[in-house]
Amino acid sequence: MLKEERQQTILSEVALHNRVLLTDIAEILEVSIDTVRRDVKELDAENKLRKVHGGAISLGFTNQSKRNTNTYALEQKIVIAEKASHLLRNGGVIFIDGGTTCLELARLIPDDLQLTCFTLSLPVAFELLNKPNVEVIFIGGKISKDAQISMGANAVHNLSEINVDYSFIGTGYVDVLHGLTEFDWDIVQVKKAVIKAAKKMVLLCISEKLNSQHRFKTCDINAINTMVTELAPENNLLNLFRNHDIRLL
Amino acid sequence: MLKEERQQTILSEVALHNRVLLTDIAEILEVSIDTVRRDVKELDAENKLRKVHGGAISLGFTNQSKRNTNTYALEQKIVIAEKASHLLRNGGVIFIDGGTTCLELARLIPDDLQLTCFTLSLPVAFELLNKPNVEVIFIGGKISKDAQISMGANAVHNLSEINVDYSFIGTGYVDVLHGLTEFDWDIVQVKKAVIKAAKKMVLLCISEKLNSQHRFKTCDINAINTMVTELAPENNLLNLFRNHDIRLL
DNA sequence: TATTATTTTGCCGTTTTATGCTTTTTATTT
DNA sequence: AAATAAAAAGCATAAAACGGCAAAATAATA
Repeated sequence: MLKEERQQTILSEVALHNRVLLTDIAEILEVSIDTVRRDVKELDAENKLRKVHGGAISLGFTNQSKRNTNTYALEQKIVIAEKASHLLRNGGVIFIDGGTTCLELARLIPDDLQLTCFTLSLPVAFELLNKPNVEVIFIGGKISKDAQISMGANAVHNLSEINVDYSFIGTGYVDVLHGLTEFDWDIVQVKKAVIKAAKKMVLLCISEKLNSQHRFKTCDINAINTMVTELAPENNLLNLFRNHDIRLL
Repeated sequence: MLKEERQQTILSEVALHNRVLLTDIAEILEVSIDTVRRDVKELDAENKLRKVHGGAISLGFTNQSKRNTNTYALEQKIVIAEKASHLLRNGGVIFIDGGTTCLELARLIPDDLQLTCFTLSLPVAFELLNKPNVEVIFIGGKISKDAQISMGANAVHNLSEINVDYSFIGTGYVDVLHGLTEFDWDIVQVKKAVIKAAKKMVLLCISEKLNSQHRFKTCDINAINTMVTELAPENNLLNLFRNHDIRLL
């Protein structure tokens, strides 16, 4: 049997069943496991499948980390995410909120960092799947079509059963006086649950949102332990936040 | 024998069997292996076939592998999804499993159909967000990097609290005798929970998977109410399933 | 027809590739 | 931490590819 034939067979097996054992393939093809291993290695190198310990899995839709190019103020958000990523510690248990800034944070998690991440956000969850050492736990619930996050009583309840070291969240509006506020009441309910579930809160927020407010309140400003903006921590725009025991990054 | 003739023979052999061994050809044509090798080299240069170590393969053979970059057997899966979509009723409460076939079903849900959909699969959830009249509820849990679905105790528990009319599921392997089987034990646990949560089960399965099995059992074949393949219901390949009170589509 | 030039073919030694086996290292599970 | 399974590395063998060479076949030409 030709090598090409073998590899073709392997590919169809993988495509058919999504995952295969090297030993099974070896048996089917009647070749040594080494040969199969080498074949799978090659196919992996050609990006035809993904080799895993003991077998291979289909790429499926895995390769769809297409960055949304039209993120508003992307540059600044990346700066924020970059700063925030320094708060991550190996072995940490964290929550990552939805929103484009948090999504950037998820993207910036180093491959070698071992984390347990909770999230409500489908895009964040997707992004986290690319991180080899991140355990992803999705908080289920009714999914909001626009925010693409779990919401509603179910999500709130599920959040009530977890407890994380750090929670990285975004907000619609923030203001020293009124704290974190949102346009949407349902969102606020979920965010409150997130806050309850976290030991420490990190707010990721572009400076443009500072000193703005809306009608529904998520929490007071001093519920926030660390605030990360794209500005330098000593920037005057942040003065108002300085006397609130908030760490500025 | 003329060179032209020889090469023609080689080509037809390749066309017929998709592949040839140089040694076989040499024997058939009663020429030295070197001659065959040179012939094949020429034909390869003319793009009439592809030379590989030890033989040659037809061009069509390799092109098939390109299709794998997307979804394996996509055509058939769309056919299946199309048939399955006729089972959907306005106002229905359903569950949609992960996997590419189920993903196609999610894609095919009409915009005007009002549904409540539970799912464990991130890609399916994403797809469903595009459907204006579908309420999406994601069953949370630890997300499997391979299958991109919720798994583990949490997912199982969350499933225990729901009840749907129809559950559309896929399977790794299916066989009349051994029922639905999987490669992965954890997957089986989740699928069992799915089955418990559904009044009726619809299995979406390309015919290629019929009469295959693996080591972990999800359920007996008669746990399935309806089976959808890309074949016509009266196809002989489905005969074995006929006396199991399964509706074939 | 005889001679020469060109192409084709087979042969041989060398190099490369493929494969299986054994041992060591690394991952995973208990 | 021990036991097990898998991957990697190295080695040996056999098959295949390659390049050069010369004989044979074919074509061209005098």
